[in-house]
Amino acid sequence: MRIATWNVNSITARLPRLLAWLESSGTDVLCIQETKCTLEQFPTDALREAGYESAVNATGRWNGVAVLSRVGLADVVTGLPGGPEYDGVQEPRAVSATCGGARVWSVYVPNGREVAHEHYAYKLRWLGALREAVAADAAGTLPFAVLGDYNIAPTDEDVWDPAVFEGATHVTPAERDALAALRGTGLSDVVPRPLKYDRPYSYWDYRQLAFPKNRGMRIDLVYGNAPFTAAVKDSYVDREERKGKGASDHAPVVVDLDVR
DNA sequence: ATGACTTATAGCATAAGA
Repeated sequence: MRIATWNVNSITARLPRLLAWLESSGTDVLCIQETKCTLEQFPTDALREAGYESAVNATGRWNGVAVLSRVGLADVVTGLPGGPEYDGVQEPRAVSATCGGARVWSVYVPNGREVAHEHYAYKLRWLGALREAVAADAAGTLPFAVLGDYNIAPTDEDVWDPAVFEGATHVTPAERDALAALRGTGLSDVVPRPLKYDRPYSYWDYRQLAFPKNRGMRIDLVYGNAPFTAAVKDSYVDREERKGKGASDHAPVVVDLDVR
């Protein structure tokens, strides 16, 4: 079974590339972030015609997540149970489902903006709620993984130049501690292999030729429990999808699982 | 070649991204 996670930066803008990539990659289950659409705008019909069921948590212009599956879609949970509010609302940043023998979460962790910003404190609270919400499944016997855009580079090796990120979000000890606490529930970082260069970056800024210069970050992560990681046959970043006109600024992270 | 940001919006500049 091929599972992937991809921040598409608007599913409306990305739909042609999304459909083409689903077909060319042979992905069975795709966790999507930043759909940037309402529930009504989500392309459920086009995806169904392509053979995928959709579980969607989307409310409008910002955020939005989904799980697509062509191997079954059951026990959908929309949102992060116990998750914090920002500006009085629970933003659409989580959706989970059981697909073909594995349970997956698609998460879009808050960005944080700046360390002094209220959004950063919200990010840490959100990660704390995520840890509590996944603990039982993380300790379970069913292959289970939390996939998505974590907006955190786990180590300095996961950014193209640590000096550039000094004092910035995505690399602070508190954010990395939150990741460690999440791993503490029984999850492990499934580190993909890069298809080029030495680091498996998954995000490159649109500006200043970041992609051709490989000035990237590894912030799209797959955290799997022991039954999940035991079934991993391969994992890679499909950087080809970052190329060309109409690309997202994130590339898909793909995991091949040996489950029936 | 991979190429100098992109997206959605009761818009025409702004907020957000990271």
